[in-house]
Amino acid sequence: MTKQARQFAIKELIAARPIGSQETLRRELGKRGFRVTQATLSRDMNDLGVSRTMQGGIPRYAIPSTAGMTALSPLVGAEVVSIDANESLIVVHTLPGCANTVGEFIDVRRHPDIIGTVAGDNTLLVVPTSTKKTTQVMQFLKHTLIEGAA
Amino acid sequence: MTKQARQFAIKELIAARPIGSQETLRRELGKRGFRVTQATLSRDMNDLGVSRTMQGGIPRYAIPSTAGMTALSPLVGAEVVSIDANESLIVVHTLPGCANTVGEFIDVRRHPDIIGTVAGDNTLLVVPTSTKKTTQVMQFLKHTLIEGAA
DNA sequence: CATGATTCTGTATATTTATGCAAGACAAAA
DNA sequence: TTTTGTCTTGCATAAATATACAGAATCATG
Repeated sequence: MTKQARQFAIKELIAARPIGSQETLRRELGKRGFRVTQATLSRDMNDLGVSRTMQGGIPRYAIPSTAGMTALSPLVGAEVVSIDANESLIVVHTLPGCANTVGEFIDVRRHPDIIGTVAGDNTLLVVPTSTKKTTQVMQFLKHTLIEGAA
Repeated sequence: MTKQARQFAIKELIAARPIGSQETLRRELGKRGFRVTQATLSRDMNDLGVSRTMQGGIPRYAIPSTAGMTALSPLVGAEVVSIDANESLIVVHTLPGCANTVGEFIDVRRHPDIIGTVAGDNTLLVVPTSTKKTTQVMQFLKHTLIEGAA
C-alpha cells in the first residue's frame, strides 16, 4: 500500500462524495483496504492542498481549483506576448482569448502589491497598490509569467 | 457594530492577507474595532462559506470560487468581497461572475465623481474623475455597497 | 551485509474549530 | 406595556485537526 495510491484514493473519494471529517474518510479508506490513522490523513490533506468548508453546519472537503495551478506555469508563459506599464497600470498582452487565464493565474498568487486584475480578450490590466509599486510588480510579473518561476 | 459589517471585514481581511486561524482573525478584527469571540467567528466562517487549507504546514483561509453559489443572497453587498484602491483607481473584488452586476449597480447611481467602471469576471475597476476624489469615491462605494460598513 | 540518510507512520497530545445552551437585544403583535 | 418570536452572541465544552517525537520502513552506497 503506497502513500501515492492512498492519496489518489483520497482525491477520488473527496471528489465523488461529501466527506466531512478525516475520521469519516478514514473509515471509507478502510473499506478499500487502506488502513491508516487520522494523523496520516491530516498530513495527506496538507500534501494534497485539500480545503475544508462549512456550509449550513455541514462540513465538506474539496479539491480547490487552484490546486495544480503551479504546474501550469510554463503554459501560461507561452500565452504572454508583452508586458508594459505607465505610472499606475500594467498592461499584459496575451494571445487572443488568453487574458482571462493569465489573470486568474496572477490572482491566485495573491501578491501583496497587486490590488487586482481585469481581463479583456487579449489584454490584461494589472492594478498595483500604489504607483510607487508599479516597477516592483512589473518585475514580479516578468519573473512569474515569463521566466517561469516559483 | 453590525454582523454584516463584521463579515465584510472578514472577507476583506482573508482576501488581503494570509490569515491562518480564527484566533489570528479575532485579533486583526479587534484592531479594527470588532470585538468578538472565536465562537462567533466560527459561525461567520460558516455563513460566508469560507474554506481553510493547509499548504506546507501553513494554514490559510480563502474565499472559495463556489462561495455564494449556494448561499444565495438578494443583496449586492453579499457579492462584494473587497474594495481597495491606489492613488488613481478603485478595485472591487466580487464573487466569480458578479462583477458585472455590481458594476451596473454602481453605474445607475451616476455618482458625479465616477467617470466609469470596467467589469471583468470577478473584478471591477472604478475610475474616479480625479486622483483627489479617490478617497471620497471609496467612501461612497463602501457606503453604497456594504450596508453599515465602518 | 552494514551504515547512514530519508521517508513514512502511529501514539499521544496540543491546537483549533464547532456547537448546545442560555442570555440579551430587538421588533411585531396583542 | 407585555408577550412572543427571531436573531445574535458568549461561555463552556465537545469535536476535529495538526504536530512533536520516536520507531519502522525504504533506499542508496560503501
